[in-house]
Amino acid sequence: MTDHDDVRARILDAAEKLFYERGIQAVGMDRLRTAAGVSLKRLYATFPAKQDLVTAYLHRRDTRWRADLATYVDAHTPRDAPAPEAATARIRAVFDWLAAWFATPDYRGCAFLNAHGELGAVSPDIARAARAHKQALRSYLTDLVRPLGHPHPAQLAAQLALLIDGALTDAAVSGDPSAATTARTAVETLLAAPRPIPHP
Amino acid sequence: MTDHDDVRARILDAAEKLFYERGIQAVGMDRLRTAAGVSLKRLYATFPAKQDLVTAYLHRRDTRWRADLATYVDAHTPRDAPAPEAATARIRAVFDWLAAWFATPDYRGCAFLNAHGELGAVSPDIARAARAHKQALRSYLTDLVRPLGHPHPAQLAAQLALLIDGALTDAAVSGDPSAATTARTAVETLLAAPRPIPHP
DNA sequence: TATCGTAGAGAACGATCGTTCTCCCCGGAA
DNA sequence: TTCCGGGGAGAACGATCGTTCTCTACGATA
Repeated sequence: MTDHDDVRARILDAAEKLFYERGIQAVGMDRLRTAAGVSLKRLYATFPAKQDLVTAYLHRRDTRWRADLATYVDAHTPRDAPAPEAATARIRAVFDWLAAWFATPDYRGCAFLNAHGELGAVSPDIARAARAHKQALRSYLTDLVRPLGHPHPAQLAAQLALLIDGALTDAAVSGDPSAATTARTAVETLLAAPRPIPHP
Repeated sequence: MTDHDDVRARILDAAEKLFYERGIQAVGMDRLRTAAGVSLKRLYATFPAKQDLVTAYLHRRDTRWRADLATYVDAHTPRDAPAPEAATARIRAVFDWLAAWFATPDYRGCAFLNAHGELGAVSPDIARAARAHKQALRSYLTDLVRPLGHPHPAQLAAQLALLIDGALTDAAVSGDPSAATTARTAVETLLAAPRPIPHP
């Protein structure tokens, strides 16, 4: 039971590392088995097919990614500030977190956008996982934006989502982490402009 | 004009259609041969390896995509307007063009981002092609922005590039073409702001 | 007409993939 | 000790891939 869970975690760790850094189709089950240090029989007993492993990989990465983001944002929320300014700080924290991620040496873009670009047209499961991840991010952003008192929080959140996805892909393609600060500068303008919430 | 050029164009047409709508690794040389109506011998005489066909596909799509965009933008440039207003209209035209593209039934995202997500980690040629395409788009945007008299045209162009890439991917993943209008709304805000606001 | 070069159709080849099967070892129950 | 069952290592299998090769048909030329 603990044994089974430990094996499952080791497999998922190897899958996440390899799928993310090389792509899904580029890594075979044998390489995966070697990286996880598990026999093929155990591998297929845990995940009956590669597709199951791929969806499990995407699912775990989705929950962990969003939990990490929320943790960082919560840790960078000022405790003694009015709601709108706290919200602004939380939104800024999102892009600070992205900037730190982009500077990671093994950053290779958004796992869900990569998986969608690679197999979204062929595998409905992968397309659905990517859509769900982006939808969850967008609803989180809407929650972040709401305390601002903006007239159209969903609209502003959608704009933030565009900047985030643009920064994710630009940083991956160009290899330049500055996409995060570019996005952050644009966010400052968006937050300051339509319905001005004064900020020092 | 010659037979050879006609065959080459037919192969590239089939490759562009299939690679774009299914992904690169998902379409084999045999399916490609059938779609192009060409013998395998001719196919390999024209493109000695699949990799050559992939890079040729990306190269032709890059030039054609940017030419189509520039044509649309030029066609929607007011003739009797001062330079800054004309530049604003041209920037808006970019997003109108995107909106029309996203509404196409067979829209499947940016071919270069898809190719990069699929094979960018494994094939330096594909990674280079995607980087070159995005760089060319960014320098085009910089040219569009310059007549505005903005203090940092490259910075503003980078922000536009983020919104464009975000809209490209969001429209592809969600299947909702409204990403273009969301991006356009954000662009209006960015253009209306007096200048970018830096924050420590 | 006879010959030659070329191109089409598709079989063949080797590599690799996902998946299954075989063989062997070893620890615990009798 | 003997037997048994389960797990590990990896060979085997069938499918598919990119690429090459064979065989045949045909049109131009002498």
